[in-house]
Amino acid sequence: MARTWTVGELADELRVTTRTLRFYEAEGLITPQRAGANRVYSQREHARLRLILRGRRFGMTLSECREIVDMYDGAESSEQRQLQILLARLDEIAADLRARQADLRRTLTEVTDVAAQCRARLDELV
Amino acid sequence: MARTWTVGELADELRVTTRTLRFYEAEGLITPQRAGANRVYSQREHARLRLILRGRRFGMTLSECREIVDMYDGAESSEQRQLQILLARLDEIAADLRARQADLRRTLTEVTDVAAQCRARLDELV
DNA sequence: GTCGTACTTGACGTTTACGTCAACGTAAGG
DNA sequence: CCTTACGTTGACGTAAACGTCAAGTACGAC
Repeated sequence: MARTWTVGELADELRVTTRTLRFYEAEGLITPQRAGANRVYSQREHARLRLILRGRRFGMTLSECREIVDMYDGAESSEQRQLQILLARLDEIAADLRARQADLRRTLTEVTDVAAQCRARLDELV
Repeated sequence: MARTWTVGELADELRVTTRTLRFYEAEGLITPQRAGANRVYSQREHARLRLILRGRRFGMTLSECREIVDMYDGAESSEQRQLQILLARLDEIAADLRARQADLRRTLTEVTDVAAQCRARLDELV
C-alpha cells in the first residue's frame, strides 16, 4: 500500500498551510483524490509539491512552477513533436538555471568578501 | 568626472521602468541626488540597484534586498558591536546562499535527467 | 449526546511590487 | 510660438499568493 496524506498531514510535513494546498489545487497545480469530500494526497502530489515549493524558493511564479512539474509528466509522452518541443524548453530552463548558478556564485563571493572586510576591521580594532 | 544617469537612462540600462526606480526610492532603497527637481543617479545608486535587482531575481523581497545592500555600507562602520552583529548576519546569509546552491544543483540535475529521458524516448521513436 | 478535532466550501481581506493614468513643469528643436 | 521629449508628484488600479474568517459536515472520545 502506497503512503497517502490528509491535507493537514501533508501541510505539516511540507511546512505550508492547508490553505496553500487548497489554493494550489484550485490553480490546477495538484489534483488529489477524494475520500468522500476529503482530499487524499498520494506520492504523486507529494513529489509535485516538493518541486513546486522548490521553484517558489527560487522566486518562480506558480505558473512557471506548473510548467515545470507538468513537464515531468510530458516526458513520457509518445508524440515526437511534443517531445521535441518539451526538450527544447527543458534546454532553455537548464540554461537559465546555469545562469542563476553563476549569479549565485558571484553573490556568494561578494558576501564573503564583505564578511572578510568586516573581520579585517574587527582585527584592527583589537 | 564620475558618470551619472537620469531616471530614463538608468531604467533603460537596468531594464526596469522609471516607475520602479521611483518606487525603490520611495521605499528608501536608493537615495539619488537632485539637479533641481530631477533625479541624478551616481555610481553608488547604480551599484546598489544591481545588487537589489539580483536579489529580486532570486526571489528576495525588497526589504530583504534592503538589508543586504545596507550591509555593504555597514562594513565600513567602526563600532565593534555593530561589526560583530553584521558579521554574524553575513555568515547566516552565506550559509543560506550555499544551501540555495545545493538546491539549485539538484534542480539542474533533475532537469537534465528529464531531458535525457526525453532524448531517449525520441531515439526509440526513430 | 455533545465535545473536540479535522475536514469542507466560499467569500472577502491583505501584502508586495509595481502599472497606469492625470496634471503639470522644462528644455531643445523647427 | 508650438510641439516633442523627458522629467516631476500624486492617486488609484492590479496581479499574485496566500491569510482569515464564516458556516457547515463528519467522526471518534468521553
